[in-house]
Amino acid sequence: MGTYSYAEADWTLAYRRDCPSRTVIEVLANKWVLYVVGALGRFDRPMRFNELRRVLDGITQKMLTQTLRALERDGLVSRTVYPTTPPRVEYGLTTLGIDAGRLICAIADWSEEHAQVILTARSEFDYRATAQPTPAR
Amino acid sequence: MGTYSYAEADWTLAYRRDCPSRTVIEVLANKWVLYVVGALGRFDRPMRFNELRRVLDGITQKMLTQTLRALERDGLVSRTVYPTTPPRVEYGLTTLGIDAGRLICAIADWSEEHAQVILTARSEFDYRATAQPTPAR
DNA sequence: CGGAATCCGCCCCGATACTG
DNA sequence: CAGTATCGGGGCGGATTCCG
Repeated sequence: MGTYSYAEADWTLAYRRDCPSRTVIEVLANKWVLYVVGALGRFDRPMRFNELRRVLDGITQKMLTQTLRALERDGLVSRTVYPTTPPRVEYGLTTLGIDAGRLICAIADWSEEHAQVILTARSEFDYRATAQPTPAR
Repeated sequence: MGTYSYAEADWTLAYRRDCPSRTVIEVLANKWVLYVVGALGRFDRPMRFNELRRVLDGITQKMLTQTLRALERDGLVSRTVYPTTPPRVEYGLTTLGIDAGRLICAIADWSEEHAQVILTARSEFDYRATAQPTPAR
């Protein structure tokens, strides 16, 4: 950022529709992906299915399964099955996932720091919008 | 990350359903938000509506409008109208938006660096999935 | 140029039920 | 415990049309 080179030539890399990095960005542009990878990054250890479920308030079991599968597919999360009874399945971050987790934790931290400012801006915007659709004749 | 404190007490901050930071995270968990803020961050200057439209390959005018409004509402983007004919409207990042732009550019960079690894992992996963639904008896 | 408005299909996601 | 399967509504987002 801040370097002017992007205005010149090579910025197209990240913005063309067929750019591979778009695929990756669109993986991360998903709230449950952010929450799951974020949680695994925070706790910094493998976690079991229902443990994650309890931690991630509001996630349904379907969404958790789906999100974990997608992350496993993309090589960010590893799934380990211990064939005990009852079965024990642990989900952990891969090297790649740990890397992504750092970025995501940075986002989570930033969100926490600036949440109030943003929510205030939002309610003020909404107030201005409802207050004068037109300047009262 | 890596500090153990999150396993103890205060990790709930970011994961409870009613946590304010969740709202912010869910603003960022949107591909068009990432692309728009990313582009404004890369170019590091205010941009006009149709300029952004041309840069962000594939975005519709509706989505661009909608995304810019949402970002303005949350105080990440400022909208400036120059009442010329034809009208000239510029969108720029606020201080808050610049800050977010740094995070987002980091994500974009990371995505570009690791795109091939991830896409390879993905196709291998898909191959394994289709190859042996069951070990061929 | 910079939008607003409308129509509408698709798929995301939640709820629910069942399984090994 | 750790899932799979199915149904169904809602909303996201694309395409199109029109406007100052």
